[in-house]
Amino acid sequence: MSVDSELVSGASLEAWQRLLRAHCVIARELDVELQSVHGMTLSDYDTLVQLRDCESETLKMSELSRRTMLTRSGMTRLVQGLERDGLVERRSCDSDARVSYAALTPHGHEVLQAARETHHAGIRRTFADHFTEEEAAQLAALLGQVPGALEGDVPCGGGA
Amino acid sequence: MSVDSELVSGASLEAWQRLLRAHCVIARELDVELQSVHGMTLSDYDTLVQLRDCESETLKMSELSRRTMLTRSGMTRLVQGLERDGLVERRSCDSDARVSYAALTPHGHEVLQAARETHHAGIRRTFADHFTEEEAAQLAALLGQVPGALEGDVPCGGGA
DNA sequence: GGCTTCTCGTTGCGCTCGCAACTATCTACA
DNA sequence: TGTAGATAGTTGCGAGCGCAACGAGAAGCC
Repeated sequence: MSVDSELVSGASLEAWQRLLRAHCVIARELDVELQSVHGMTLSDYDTLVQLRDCESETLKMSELSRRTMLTRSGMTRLVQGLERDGLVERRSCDSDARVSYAALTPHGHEVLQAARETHHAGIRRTFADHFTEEEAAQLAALLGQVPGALEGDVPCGGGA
Repeated sequence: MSVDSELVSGASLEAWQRLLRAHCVIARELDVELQSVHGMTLSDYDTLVQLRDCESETLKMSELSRRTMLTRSGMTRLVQGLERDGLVERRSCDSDARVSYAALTPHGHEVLQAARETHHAGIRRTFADHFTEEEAAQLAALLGQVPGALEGDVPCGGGA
């Protein structure tokens, strides 16, 4: 069957391909920028943001990996780097000796603040500036229909 | 300045974050599927498609890297793998001894055909099924506004 | 209390891939 | 014809990160 059957509509295929390319172009540029100016990767940044955005600025390793797009092993190594740079410190848990917390340090907070400036300018330049406010909202709504695209879904980070 | 200045609108930021997550979730799933069923990565697949979609099914290495999202060095190694698997063969150029061609073999053509089946079903399941035809067209149009998202742009593959 | 099973974080290993440097070749210009 | 500069492809190296396996600890069940 189906030598030429349309398993996927042309528009969907085109949308997916453009998503792939857009992601690649933008992520690469933002990563280079963040890395050259602040010495951190996109994943580092994302992790720090997750910490800052929760009260107490402290999260369990597994929770961090769940909120970002990393596996637990990836998060272990990423946090090792952040700790080495003094952006984060580790804490143990009294009630459960297995768990380990990562907490934003004051220095980490400062560095994140500076990086935010750079990063948001980058997002604006490479991405936001090419949409009207309405288009951005539309795009966000459409992308939200993809399972796993909404923050809080548990798509892969927590797996394996 | 700007402790809380909005460098990027909330909608834009949300759109970017969702794009990031959607890409991660979908790409990971499609890659795993393609790899387990056909032993090839998403990049392999994309490269084979580029070859199939041009008359003569033959392209220069640099052209391949330009059309995919890979650097020339990445393409060198990727094509080495495809050649080892017999999906592609290398040819030299009569008029320019520097250039090297990659050409789809009959076997490569077959394998690609089979992989297409799997891959398109995957795209449909993880992506296309969550949009109406109209939404997909809208999404494609919006993503097309990102510089570099359109095929034929020369965003990064050709660089370095 | 023991036993099984689950979860947490870490580690060894391997893969993909970009960057920078290198060689070989082509092109331009004198 | 000689030489400088651009370009094609390859390679060494290293970063990022997922997977599978592991040890430590927690929780449920008898």
